[in-house]
Amino acid sequence: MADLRGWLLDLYADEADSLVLWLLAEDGRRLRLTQPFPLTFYAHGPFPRLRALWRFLQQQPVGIQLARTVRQDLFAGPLDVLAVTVSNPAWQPRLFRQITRCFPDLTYYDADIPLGLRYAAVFDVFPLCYCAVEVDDSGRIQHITPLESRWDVSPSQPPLRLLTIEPNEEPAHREPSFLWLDDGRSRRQVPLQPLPLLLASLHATVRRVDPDVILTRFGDTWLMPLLLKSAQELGAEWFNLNRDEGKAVIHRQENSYFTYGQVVYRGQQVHLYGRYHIDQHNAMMYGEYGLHGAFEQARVTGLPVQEIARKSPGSGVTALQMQEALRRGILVPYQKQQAEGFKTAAQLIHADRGGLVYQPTLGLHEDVVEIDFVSMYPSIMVRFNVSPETVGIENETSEHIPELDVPVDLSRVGLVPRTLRPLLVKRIAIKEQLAGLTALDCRTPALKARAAALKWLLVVCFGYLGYKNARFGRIESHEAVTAYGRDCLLRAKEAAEDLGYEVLHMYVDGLWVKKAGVNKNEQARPLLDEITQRTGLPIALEGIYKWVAFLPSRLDARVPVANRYFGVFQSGEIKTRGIETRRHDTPPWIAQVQLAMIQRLAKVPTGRPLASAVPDLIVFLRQQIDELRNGRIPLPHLLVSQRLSREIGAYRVPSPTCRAAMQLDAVGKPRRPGQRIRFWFVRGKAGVHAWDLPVVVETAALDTERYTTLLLRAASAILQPLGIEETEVRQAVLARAWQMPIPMSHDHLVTWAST
DNA sequence: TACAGTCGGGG
DNA sequence: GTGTACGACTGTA
Repeated sequence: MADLRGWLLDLYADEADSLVLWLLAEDGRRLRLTQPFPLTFYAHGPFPRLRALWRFLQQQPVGIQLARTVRQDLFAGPLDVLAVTVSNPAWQPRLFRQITRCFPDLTYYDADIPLGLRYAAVFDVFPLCYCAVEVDDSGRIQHITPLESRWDVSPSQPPLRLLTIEPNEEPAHREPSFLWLDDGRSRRQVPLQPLPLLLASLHATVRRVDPDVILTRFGDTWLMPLLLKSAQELGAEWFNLNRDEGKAVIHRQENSYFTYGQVVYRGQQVHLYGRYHIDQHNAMMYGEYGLHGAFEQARVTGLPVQEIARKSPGSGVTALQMQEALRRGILVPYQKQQAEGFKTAAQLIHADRGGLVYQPTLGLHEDVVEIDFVSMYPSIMVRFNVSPETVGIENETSEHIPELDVPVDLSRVGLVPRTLRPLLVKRIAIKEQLAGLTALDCRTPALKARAAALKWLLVVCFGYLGYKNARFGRIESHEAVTAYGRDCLLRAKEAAEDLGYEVLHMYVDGLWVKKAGVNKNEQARPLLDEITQRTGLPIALEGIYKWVAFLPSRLDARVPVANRYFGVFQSGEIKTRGIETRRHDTPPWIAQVQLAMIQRLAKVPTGRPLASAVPDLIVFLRQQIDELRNGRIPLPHLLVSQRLSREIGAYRVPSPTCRAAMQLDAVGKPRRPGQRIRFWFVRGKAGVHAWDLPVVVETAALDTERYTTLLLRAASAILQPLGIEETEVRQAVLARAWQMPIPMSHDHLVTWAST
């Protein structure tokens, strides 16, 4: 017998040992422990069919216990169900597949719950949780007790060992020749060839370092498959990157799937046992919050680190709801795995016309106050108890939703608010900690990452509420949230107007308002307090703009566009929406020039007209175009990156992306729908040159005309609020003052052109 | 001119 | 296996 303390690293089902847990013990040992962990799922249906299932299960060779019982369905209340308890969780998936084949007509519950969630629901122990464990001499867990909660704001830090592996080239682009290996103490190169040596070297390094995390670039899509294939071909059975050497790695195939109006590509994946492999390039949200964010999401959701790192936060929300249901004894309906919704609140707002969108007052405005409701939709769900099972329930506690005349039951806290409240509370607590730290504090990056990770869980939860296929989704609850949202925004507008503000714009959860004399942060305080008082929702000051410009539609200059603007806060921070800098398909050069133009405008001293910067901007644009024509813009800065939305054969119009993908196809580098294709615009018939082609593009071949047009278009978005039209920008930049007069209708330009 | 194809969003 | 918003805008024919 031994009493241990340490952090839970990994947990999975095992044919021989039922449940395997890896513990990072306080003394630094990594221990493989085991535990019996029987699990139960349920079937519901006509009695004769349940009896048939009972007989079928009695004949199975594996250890199964059967019982008739009553369980709660979230909507239908108590249900008569057959409880099927499997003594080893490793048998459950195969057994369940068999059952659904033979009894497709029955309804199943708790049948596809990730093991870690069940474990968290039973023991309150989650990935990276610090816990106390009592084990017998054969490593079997007798007791396990958490020493911290998943809602702790400052969790203990497991001393994880990290090994970073990355190739010297991007494999889809150029054949790499060596790997960079970094164990935190030294960084060294390992040649890729010869392969037997590479296998031996990596195997030895992983044995020696014994990392808890192998962090790679292109590990999923290139390195691991390459290693596995080589090991197989060379008969190198000793090669194993798992900590649990009795296991083969999990290799999942690539796929493209359609979700919410776009194709998403998910590269193949390689997961390890006993340690984590995370490929930064195949981790959907990794760029948003990194390793600390992935750890935070694993902690609160209970999903394995390797899963949550690669998935969208949508799966995390589902996990949170499942765990909440498990803890409360509510049945979790079985369904085939969903494509994860990568649909943020704003997407849905657009899609469903749910959010309130105003037309902004066009043009340039000074001293504009922007205020935003904090996590508006989650806050509404918690504040007004919006949940699929509470909406539409009339009783003496019910409150009616504005506009909809639909009641909401307030007699019990709904599943969704119960799930969300601790997330909101934890995020606010982390943000409060952050507020007390400087940007240079060593704790700041991790806290920021964790706040962002929680924010993302909150953002996507709204989508899941109304998603018709979500387990606990219901469209009525979704409509309820947007109705409350519109109501709150209108109340905010009234509050602002009552306090003497002019409302310039409103967008879903934000307001842009202005009042003479209000240009300091603390002056907005009464407005914030008034709005919170009238709506019951927290609202925060985003900032006060020195100036902000709301842009019109490019197709009709009289029509405002809800989300096309740029501005500069008093802090000097720039905010842009809807313009080229924000688009992922804008070549970096154009995005940088556009941003540089805003930066130059931001430097115009208060009191001087912004238009005074125009001559400088025109000179700047001329210089940039000269650089382009002289081939001095670095080639990567001119790359366009667009997502391939379908197979190339399915295109009816050969878009530039399609043509670039065809070029790659022709050289044996096919690309899948959902993958990004990078290319240059070049002169000639094809018009494009794919970045991943073996032939490097000639600078002379670049379509400078096209890049010039794109640049001037981006520039004119910035100059438009200063009263300069695109044709005028074009003439001013391309025509040389000493060659021809510049026909300008604006005084400042005429003055400048004549000098 | 018609319409096909791509993007954003959230902070 | 997963299921197709919507408006703004650009590019092709």
